[in-house]
Amino acid sequence: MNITTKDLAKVVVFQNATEGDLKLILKNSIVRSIEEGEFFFFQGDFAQYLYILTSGQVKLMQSNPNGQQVNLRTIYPWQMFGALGAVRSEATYPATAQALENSTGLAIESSFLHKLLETHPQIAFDLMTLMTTYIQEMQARYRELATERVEQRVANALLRLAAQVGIRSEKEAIIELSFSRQDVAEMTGTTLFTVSRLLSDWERKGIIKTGRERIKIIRPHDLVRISDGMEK
Amino acid sequence: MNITTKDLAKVVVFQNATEGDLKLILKNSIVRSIEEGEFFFFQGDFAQYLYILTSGQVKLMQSNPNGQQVNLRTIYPWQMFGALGAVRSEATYPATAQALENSTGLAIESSFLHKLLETHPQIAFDLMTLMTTYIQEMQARYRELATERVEQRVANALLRLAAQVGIRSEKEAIIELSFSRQDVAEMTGTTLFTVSRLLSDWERKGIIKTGRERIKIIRPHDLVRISDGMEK
DNA sequence: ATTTTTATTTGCGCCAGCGCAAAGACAACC
DNA sequence: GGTTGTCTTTGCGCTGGCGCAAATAAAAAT
Repeated sequence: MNITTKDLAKVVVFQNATEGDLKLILKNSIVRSIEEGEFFFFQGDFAQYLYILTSGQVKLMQSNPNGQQVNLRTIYPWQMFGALGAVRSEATYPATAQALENSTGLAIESSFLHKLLETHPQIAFDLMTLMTTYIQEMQARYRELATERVEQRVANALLRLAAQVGIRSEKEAIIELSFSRQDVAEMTGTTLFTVSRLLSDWERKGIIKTGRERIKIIRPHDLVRISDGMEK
Repeated sequence: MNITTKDLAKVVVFQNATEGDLKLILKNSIVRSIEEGEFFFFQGDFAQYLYILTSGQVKLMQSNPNGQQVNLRTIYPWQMFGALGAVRSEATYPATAQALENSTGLAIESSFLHKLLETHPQIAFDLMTLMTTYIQEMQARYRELATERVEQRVANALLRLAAQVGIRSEKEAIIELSFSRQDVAEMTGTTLFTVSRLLSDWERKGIIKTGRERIKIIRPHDLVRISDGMEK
């Protein structure tokens, strides 16, 4: 598949770039394909490239010295990742990017984008806007982790995922998600056992239906109640 | 106290601004003094101003619907806060800013800085750099909260505080901090009881000395070991 | 100096959530 | 279609850390 400037305009940060800029960006980037489970980059690597995901799905995660990891964010096509290095030169990636399925990304030299930002205030501005959402989201999740119980955090994570990537069924408010218990655990700072127990419980109550790496939300409203801590 | 452009140049985001820009910024800002315990702004307020702290100390925190709160960051003189609203217009503050002591801030219209950023790539760039550090720091703290035990988080918080604002004694590696147990609890996502028990324990072991709203680090190296999870 | 307010400590009980282990379910592959 | 690997469930025991309450200590106010 060939990537055109039209595709590139779908990237939020490039939405206000001119056709000429987009062409220049394309010329300064290379396509990189990665198999499921492989990595675009590791936490601590020198941040030579930033990426635009063109197909597939990528997990951004951070590990502590013992190897325990948390999921920071999942990347979908036409989203940018690994961009922090473009701002601070000589930077290293603060997270690891692993492909959840066979994925293709457009790799742009960090130093190239760095230069581009200096001369294109509008692109810099759009990148800044993106950063503010990241900051706010991380702050909110931090607070959630510090103050909310596991139930609430898991319910919240499901709702957030549903809003981002859920596939809505025509009929009612049924939303389908493809995530393992382990994934959800890493997103919410708990263990797969606890997530499994919670989901089983909710399934018994008819709030969701579950399967192997599948969660179907039947009654979102009940999840909202749980996430608000109204339950119990 | 009158604020000069020379003062303003101490602000990281304005370090590369020209004298003319600084004058313009000064002209578009007003001084606002706040007593200890009072608020510069509340989470959810319309983000009309962003601030430069010129004296005192300010706590940025976030509350959940039940009123439980977490400390996101402490602001010291010549640091900027409330700036996220300058990027996205029509934004509300994502956090609450409370003065820990009598404090004075320079209030700059968000819309003014917004316009300034559009025409001054260098300032935008420096603000972006600041944002990347925030993102990285929040990600690191999020991971810490998700994967580390309370001991480690508290030890880490003390070390971080010591590096930022600790007063070093001439002699050995003694570092003094002025924080209550409650403060530390809110910084680490735990309770003041747990913090108190931990600090008492460490005092018994001679790692720190404590007092009312005072913590003196005697043997930082032992704290590092605890924060790395080597203890036990 | 006395009173009031605010911060801290500590004992005690408790439970949410962890961690292991073993079994079961599902998908994929040969 | 049987085998293998991965994901999930569930029982069981345990404990880190929470939360209350009451005592103590330190600072601030009068």
